[in-house]
Amino acid sequence: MQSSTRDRIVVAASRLLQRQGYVGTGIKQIAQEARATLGSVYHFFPGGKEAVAIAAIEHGAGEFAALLREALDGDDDPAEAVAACARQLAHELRESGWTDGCPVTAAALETLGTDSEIQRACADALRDWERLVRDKLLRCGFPASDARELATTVVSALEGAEVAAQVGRSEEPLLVTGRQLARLVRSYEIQGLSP
Amino acid sequence: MQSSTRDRIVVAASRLLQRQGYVGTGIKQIAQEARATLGSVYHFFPGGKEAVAIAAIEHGAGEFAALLREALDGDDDPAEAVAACARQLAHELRESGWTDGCPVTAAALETLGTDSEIQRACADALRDWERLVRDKLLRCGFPASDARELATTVVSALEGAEVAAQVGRSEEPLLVTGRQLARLVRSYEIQGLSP
DNA sequence: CTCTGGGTAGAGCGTTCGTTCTAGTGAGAG
DNA sequence: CTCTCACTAGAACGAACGCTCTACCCAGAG
Repeated sequence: MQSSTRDRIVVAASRLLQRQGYVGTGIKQIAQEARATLGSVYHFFPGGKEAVAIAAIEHGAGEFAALLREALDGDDDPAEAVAACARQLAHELRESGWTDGCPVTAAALETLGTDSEIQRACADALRDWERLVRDKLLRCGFPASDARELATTVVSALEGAEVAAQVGRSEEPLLVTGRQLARLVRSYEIQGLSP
Repeated sequence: MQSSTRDRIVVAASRLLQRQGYVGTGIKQIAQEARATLGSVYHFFPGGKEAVAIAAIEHGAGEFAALLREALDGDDDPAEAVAACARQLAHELRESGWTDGCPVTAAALETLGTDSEIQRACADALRDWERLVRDKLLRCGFPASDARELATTVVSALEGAEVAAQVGRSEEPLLVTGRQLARLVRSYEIQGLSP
């Protein structure tokens, strides 16, 4: 299973970006981590650092979406599924030593003032994750407007709880937020809607 | 109303940090924005960039806490108070052109890997904000454990929703999350607890 | 007046940044 | 064999980084 140079660059960049942000990560560092040379990086990404970052963010966003999808599909009950997302995030965060958080937040916040393509990629990622949660809720019989509002809240809260967990080096914010989100989801169910 | 050089440095650094993060902000840029010189900066902060950043983060965290306190005290109903926090954050975010978000998140995420004092300052800020919300809930008669879990969730969700609002350049994530958090808080009240 | 010291001012240090550039490698086409 | 071209390799450039350093200003003490 040999990986292509381009793939190694994207994966390494993705990891470094989520740990140190956009400005904090150097092109040379990415090349070194990916066991590639500067020439290779600029060969595959003529757009330079920004192009590498965009590809890396899209890769990280896809990984995050896969994690989300798997956790959501793992439980029929939507409330339990949301809590499972939080637990899974907490588990991976702890395993990485609290370093590998959301692959988008760090890079997004640094490039807000600029009109970079990076923030577009980040906005797309957030929209995508929200859609995953919304569709799960729709499949469970939630009305469209409730599903949309809940999905926005769930993604925002998980995002924020992950940051809190990283800063505090503790799983607690994620686990607590997962429990409360499950409760919030159930507060719609008890009003009766689905079989 | 002349401000001292030291104060101008802290205020300028705080603003720049929340917009561009720690690595993205240069000492010389801080000095220029504060109408001070490099010599003055190193005179007041012999600890260099990190010392300036810590003072700036503590300043920003205090400002954020004041906003939170005011919004929480503005309404007796805890659910409405939480929603008011979200509305106030949304309002200030829009006014700043989506740039002036949480004064802690950006700097915190960049320095997670390091053992910098910066992340301690960020952790302190988060704890402080959580305490504000928890005390409000306690004053409203919530049991201690419920108040603690709700406070963690509220702060995390607001934090995440603010990032989502910045990235999407829209107030919606904050307003929606505020509404849902209010619903969550009310879901405790209807089980009956306080007068 | 001189002297002192908190504060201002900015040139310059070594380093690292993102990027460009030229040279070289090696598998496949003719 | 030669030729081609996707790819590798890394030296070198100007700019910006955090920081140090010396020189200077000027109000108040003696």
